[in-house]
Amino acid sequence: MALAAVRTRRTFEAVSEQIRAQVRAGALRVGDRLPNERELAKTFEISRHAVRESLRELESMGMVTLKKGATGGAFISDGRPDAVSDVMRGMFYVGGISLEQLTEARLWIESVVVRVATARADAAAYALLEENVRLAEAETLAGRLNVKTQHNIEFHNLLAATTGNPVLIMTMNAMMNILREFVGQVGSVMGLDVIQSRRRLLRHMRAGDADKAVAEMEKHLNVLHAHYREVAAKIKAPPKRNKSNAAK
Amino acid sequence: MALAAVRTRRTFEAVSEQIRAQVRAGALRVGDRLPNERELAKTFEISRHAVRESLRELESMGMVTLKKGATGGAFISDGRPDAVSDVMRGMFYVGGISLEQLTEARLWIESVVVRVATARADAAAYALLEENVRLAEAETLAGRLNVKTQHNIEFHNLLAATTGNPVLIMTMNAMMNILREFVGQVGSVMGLDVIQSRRRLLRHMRAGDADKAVAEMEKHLNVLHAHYREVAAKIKAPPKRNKSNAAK
DNA sequence: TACAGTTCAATGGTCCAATCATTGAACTTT
DNA sequence: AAAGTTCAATGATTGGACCATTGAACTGTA
Repeated sequence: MALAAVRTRRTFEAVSEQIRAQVRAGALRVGDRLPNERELAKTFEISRHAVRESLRELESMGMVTLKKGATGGAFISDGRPDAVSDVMRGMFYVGGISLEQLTEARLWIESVVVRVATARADAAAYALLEENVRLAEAETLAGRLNVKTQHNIEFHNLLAATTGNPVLIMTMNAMMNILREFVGQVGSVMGLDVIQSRRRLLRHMRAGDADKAVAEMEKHLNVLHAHYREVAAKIKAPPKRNKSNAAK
Repeated sequence: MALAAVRTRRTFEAVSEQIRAQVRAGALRVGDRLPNERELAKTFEISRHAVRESLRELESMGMVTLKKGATGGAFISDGRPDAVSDVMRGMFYVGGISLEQLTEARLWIESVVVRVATARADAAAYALLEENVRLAEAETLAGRLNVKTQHNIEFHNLLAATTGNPVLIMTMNAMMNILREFVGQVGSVMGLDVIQSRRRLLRHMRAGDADKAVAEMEKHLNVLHAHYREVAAKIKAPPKRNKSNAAK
């Protein structure tokens, strides 16, 4: 039996819950505009500030988008996938997710992605993926390591996008965003090996050989991650937790 | 090249970014307390409302938890995994994630979970899993369908927890929360079959036979999902999008 | 001394009433 | 037409006040 935390419901929570309920029930749909803040305050008989805090919460979880100006307002959004990323990143910062855990999760999920992508990739998808590899190669040869790294990371997002599944896409994006920051700190190292590995991967995918494609990806990731671990152990002291340390 | 959205940075965003940066840099750690709202307002030279909106954002993404009272304040949190769930749920509501997509993602990820769990489960984990199955059986026999369903769903969370990997745990939790709501709407149907399937699954896991365990899980999920799809198609009209419909 | 009850300062939560800044549509002029 | 101007709508921000909750410090009593 799952026990829910008992919290005194705050005013603004009650409001955002009502709005969420409306969305859930289908009374509010993507693109719909909520009444403006002043009206909402009147309707709910609360202060405008409480309304704003509700909207802030909803915005933060990607439920609404706010727009200023004459035709502005709060619009029901189709989601903000980055929100998942933000949450995971926060946990990574404080040590709630270790590099080790992120790495293994990535390996597992990437295998799924490769398998599904192999089954679903069409010509357009291959075009995008191959264009990415070409660009990465060019940047590598040109010595622009930062740009190259962005391409290399983007490759995984493209692969996830190929599956067409939003859950995989969001999860992969979240993991890649964290990795992106991490690499930004420790610096990039991969050379042209990765380009060749990518080409082999795509070849296997085109041949419909998911097993070989997965194997190629896993091989590549294992090398990469071994390096990350090494660098992490060397450079970055693991964050420690402390329970009650008042920040002065 | 990933392009970032250009947004005029709002005051409260700048503040929450600074706090996030502090956490990232390790200057703030789990359990640390931020200065109170009034002081933060003075420090950043902004109004208290703006501070509160920042904190609301951070709270919503699980970066801080707020506590009232004399010894209260904003404390750096180790994360709020439910935030991921909230985001995905929102997308599900508006049709950004279809039942179909959720279902297939679940099938893929659950396979990973079963495989990893098989490798990592210890006696305590098996005890929890088996206790869950026992309870589910008892509730089924007693005819308490709602409670039984909760147990059945919780089984998957337990399985994910067995892997010890927070990414898998969060993802699974998020998917299960959506499924929980969905089942709450369409009603539960599984009988004792599921109990037997679970027992076979656990037997395979104990034997270390990940392949058979995965196969058992997939078989079960395919049956289950076929039913979901059926019910969904029958009962629930798919939500449509509309671009500019002002809610009156 | 030990315990029960009371007080009270600290802190987040809420409210009211303004003003600022941006946006885009309606209007005006060329 | 096209370019510029005006202006109302709306979110963003501010200031100041008061409420509600919490837990530690204090007080009184057995």
